[in-house]
Amino acid sequence: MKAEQGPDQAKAPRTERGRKTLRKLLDAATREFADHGFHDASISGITRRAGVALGSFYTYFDSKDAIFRALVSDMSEGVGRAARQALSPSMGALEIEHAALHAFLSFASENKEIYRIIDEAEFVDPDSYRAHYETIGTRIEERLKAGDDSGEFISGLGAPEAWAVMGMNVFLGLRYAIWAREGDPAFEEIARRANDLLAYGIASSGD
Amino acid sequence: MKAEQGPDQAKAPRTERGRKTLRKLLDAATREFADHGFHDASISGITRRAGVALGSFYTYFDSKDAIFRALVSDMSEGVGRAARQALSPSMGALEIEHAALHAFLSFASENKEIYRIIDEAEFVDPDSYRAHYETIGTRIEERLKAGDDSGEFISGLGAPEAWAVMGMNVFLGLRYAIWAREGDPAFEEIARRANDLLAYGIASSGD
DNA sequence: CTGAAACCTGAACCACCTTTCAAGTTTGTT
DNA sequence: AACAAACTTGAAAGGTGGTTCAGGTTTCAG
Repeated sequence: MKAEQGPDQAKAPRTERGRKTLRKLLDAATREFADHGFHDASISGITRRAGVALGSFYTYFDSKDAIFRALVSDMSEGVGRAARQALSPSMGALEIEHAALHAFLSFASENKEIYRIIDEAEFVDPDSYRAHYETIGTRIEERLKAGDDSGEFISGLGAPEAWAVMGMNVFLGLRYAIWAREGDPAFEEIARRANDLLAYGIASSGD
Repeated sequence: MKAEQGPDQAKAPRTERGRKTLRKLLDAATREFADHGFHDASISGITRRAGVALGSFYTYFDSKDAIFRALVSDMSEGVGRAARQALSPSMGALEIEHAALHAFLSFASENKEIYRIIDEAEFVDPDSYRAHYETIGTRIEERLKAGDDSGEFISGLGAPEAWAVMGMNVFLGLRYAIWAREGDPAFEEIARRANDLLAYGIASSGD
């Protein structure tokens, strides 16, 4: 239960062989958790996929929870990295929001298993889950503030608007990336429409 | 695994005593699942809270999954009911969205356990989870279309906008109702700001 | 009143899984 | 080469908790 290790959840390997085994376990665990969910996943399933003995698992992780936490924090960083790569400072504030959503939709579509795992963290490791969304929310809030400073956005934007934007993005990802259906609009169209909503709203201007 | 019963997950009781026991089990299960989550909840915990013997559980439900499913569909209806009560046809289209979000925030705040259970359905009973959000999404889409027809909203609104609105609402609920913090803005302010965003967007209009 | 159906009871069954451990093998350094 | 540390192994300990079941009690229609 207690975290008796350093910042890393994994007991650091000290040889090349160890590093390989650790990596095999992490990869195998990703697949096992994605296929079965946390509780129906088993350590023996993970070690079987990894091709190592059951006992070896405990050389690198204290518990099933520990490897799950390690995966969540890995993946949470992965999402952030993917988002950052899609943005460039030369973009306008609105353009940045468009690019962020588009990148998110693509990433979610290619990494559906990551989403299952992060979502399940709500129950297995609530602190990580919350930290994940608080971090993203803060980042969005900073972008909104920057758009305010540059005069592209109205002033007075803050955390509520940031959480609203994040919710839009997450649910569009859920519906159009994870639950994608035949005949759905392309990501490009989804991102454009969400961007229009964000920029101008949906109230009809004239009569 | 198979649904070998009718539309109801519960084996219908035939006497008054049976109906009472069934109700006690459902209430106890709500508390047990809310406190511990699906997997750490136990049937014996449920029957202990309900004050009935362990074996009686299986008079009414085939399995732990079955009672969970029964709860999710109950609660999903409860959310819809709460939303419907807050709306009135005399409201303007924007006003309806405002009232819906405000009602949702209040409801979520008063029924946090419901949210934990519905969210966990993503893993325990994915079909119900999906049905829950598809239903709400459709309802929002209808409201947007009605606003279009009445000239209050721009035209061309559809499912993507509906999912965006739903995502906004869910995440604002998560952050300001479920994870409420000292010093947060009141629900009224949250709803107003989300409504402004929805109506007019955040792009600065003038120079 | 009476019998059958409904309902209740809780100990025991059982399947499964995490975690431990003692013994063996490999790696890397001196 | 030689040794210690790192690593691997898989059987088995130890727990847990869902589910079953045979026998008893209550309900209620006829």
